[in-house]
Amino acid sequence: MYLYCVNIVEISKVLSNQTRVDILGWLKDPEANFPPHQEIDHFDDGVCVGFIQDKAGLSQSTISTYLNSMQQVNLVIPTRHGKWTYYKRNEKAIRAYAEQLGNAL
Amino acid sequence: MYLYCVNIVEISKVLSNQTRVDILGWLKDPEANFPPHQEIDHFDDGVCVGFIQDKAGLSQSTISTYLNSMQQVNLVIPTRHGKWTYYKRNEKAIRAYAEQLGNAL
DNA sequence: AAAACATATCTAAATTTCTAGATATGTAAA
DNA sequence: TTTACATATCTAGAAATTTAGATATGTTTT
Repeated sequence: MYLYCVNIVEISKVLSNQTRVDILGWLKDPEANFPPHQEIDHFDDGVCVGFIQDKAGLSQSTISTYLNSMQQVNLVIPTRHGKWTYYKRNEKAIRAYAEQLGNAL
Repeated sequence: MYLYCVNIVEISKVLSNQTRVDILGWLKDPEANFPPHQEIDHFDDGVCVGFIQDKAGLSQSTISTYLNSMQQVNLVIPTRHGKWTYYKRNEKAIRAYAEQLGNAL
């Protein structure tokens, strides 16, 4: 039984962009890839949009759109804290996708 | 050590199209998905382009282009026999990709 | 309540992908 | 050695993606 419904084509569309794949990689180790947050002293809910934007070097709207597309296929989980939205990896869904892709291909 | 150099973004581009994913699926079981070949009585080298075209319902040039893009990232292997080109799955490369994607994601 | 700030959404232009028709190439048959 | 046939490649218009600027929304601060 799978928790997440995986669509290879839809997830592949998300993974067919280098920046989005990079973001997923950076979120594996926020301490190593991002400065510490001001308001909170941890990365338990991931990284705020602004930091991801700075790291990627693309516009705010583009990164927001990217993160939204990643969230739509469950690759990341957003959490709002005050003015900020933090994004973290959805490890279960990522594992489920990797496993199901291995079975489907 | 990996035999095939895998680029997640490039392979994801190929897998971001339903027809190409379908073709990869059909080639898992040619006997079940295609009529028997006229000139040869086996699917050892895969399936000819014409049969794949008929099954997909897209034009000859489109299917040929799709198969070429799949071959470029090593998902399939072409073999020429007379007038026909047969395409089969590259199982080793497909396994390598599934495994490396699991590690990379 | 207004101002400031972070993020989301809307809009549109540039780029890429999709797809088929036309044509080229390679092989076999007449 | 034409002719026919299977596949590959070229060309181009349609459709989708990429990306940023403008604007909207939600939250906090003043």
